[in-house]
Amino acid sequence: MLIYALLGFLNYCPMTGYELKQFMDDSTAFFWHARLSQIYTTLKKMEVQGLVESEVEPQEDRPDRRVYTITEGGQQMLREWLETPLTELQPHKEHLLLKFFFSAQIDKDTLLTQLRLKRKLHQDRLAVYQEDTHNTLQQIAGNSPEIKKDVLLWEATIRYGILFEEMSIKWLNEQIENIERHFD
Amino acid sequence: MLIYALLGFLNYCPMTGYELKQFMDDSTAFFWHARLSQIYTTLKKMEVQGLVESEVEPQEDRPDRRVYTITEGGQQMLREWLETPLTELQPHKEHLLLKFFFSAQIDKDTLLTQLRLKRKLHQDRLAVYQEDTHNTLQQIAGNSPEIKKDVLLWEATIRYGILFEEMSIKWLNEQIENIERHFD
DNA sequence: CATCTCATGTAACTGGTTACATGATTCG
DNA sequence: CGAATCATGTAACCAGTTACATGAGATG
Repeated sequence: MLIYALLGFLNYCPMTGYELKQFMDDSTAFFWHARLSQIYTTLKKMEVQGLVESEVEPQEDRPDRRVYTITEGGQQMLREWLETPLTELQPHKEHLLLKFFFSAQIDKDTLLTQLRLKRKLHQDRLAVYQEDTHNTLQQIAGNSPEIKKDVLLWEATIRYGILFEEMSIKWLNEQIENIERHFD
Repeated sequence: MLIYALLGFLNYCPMTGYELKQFMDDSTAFFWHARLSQIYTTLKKMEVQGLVESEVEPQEDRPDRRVYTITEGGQQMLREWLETPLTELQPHKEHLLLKFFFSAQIDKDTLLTQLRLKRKLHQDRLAVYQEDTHNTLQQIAGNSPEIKKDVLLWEATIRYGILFEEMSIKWLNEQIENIERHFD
């Protein structure tokens, strides 16, 4: 799947692996992320498959940059993927739920501490979405009307992040009360 | 992480890999799942580490069963994990958000079709949580008062599932309207 | 007659993480 | 003076998926 993320970014403009990582961290990170090492190896494979092409830009006093450009084949593959609907829900893994599921013998206060700590993490994340991320997207977007649609979609992903964090906090509040009252 | 799930189940009673898979599918599947092949190989590794022990039960007309039992070392490891709080949010990957993020050039109706299809999937899943899963847990639980705490926690995980699906549907409804009105 | 259930496993592969290595420049 | 930034990559490893293999009995 990472190849689609990389194609998606390269479809805006040519970039290096390093820059792709930065764009990801600033935009899709909360629903799609990758390490630099994986980005570099994936780009290499994509070039072999003919989805991207690269050119080395020599630099003085800095390492040379390898700039990747999407090919027509890459654009076609991206488009096909974007147009193909998802027909199944993807499985999720939730660490906390797994722990929670097996915690019947755990001390009440230990459990409550864990839930409150997790709630704090979600509250902090929520704050980030409500401030930072919105600003970051605005900056990337500038005021260019030609990417009006892009901005609409980007903001929708942040909206998802906000709803997700609010939902998590709601569940944690419910369970904290639930445990406080009935876990004896 | 799978080892903790397996330890958690084996802490209730000794079981075969095949049975572990069934219990998972009937209970934790929506927040933790694994294939049989992974379960078998993981159990083998766990035995080498001394977390579980196995014995073969010969059977006639059926393949022999290899029954795994948790060891004291395994119980201790499980307990330590359960008592250690999570200090960071785990990263998520959301296919649909990734596609959505790059879909500015996609046809409006194609996009709407995808969102409506996804909404249907979440609605169906929500129905499962509200009926089936609840019943399944009740069956597993029986009426034994000694697992009252377990049942409380198990129901809390279903509650999470319900809130998650409701949140997903809410976001999809919002975005369907958003696209219908402003995506031109 | 085909498919499902019971029950085990191995092998090849893909996706992703961690650690290692290099080296100049800039910032606090 | 130490840490962060720019910029590339490789190698070893771990987690998880897919496909293969076996074979009897029950269910529809």
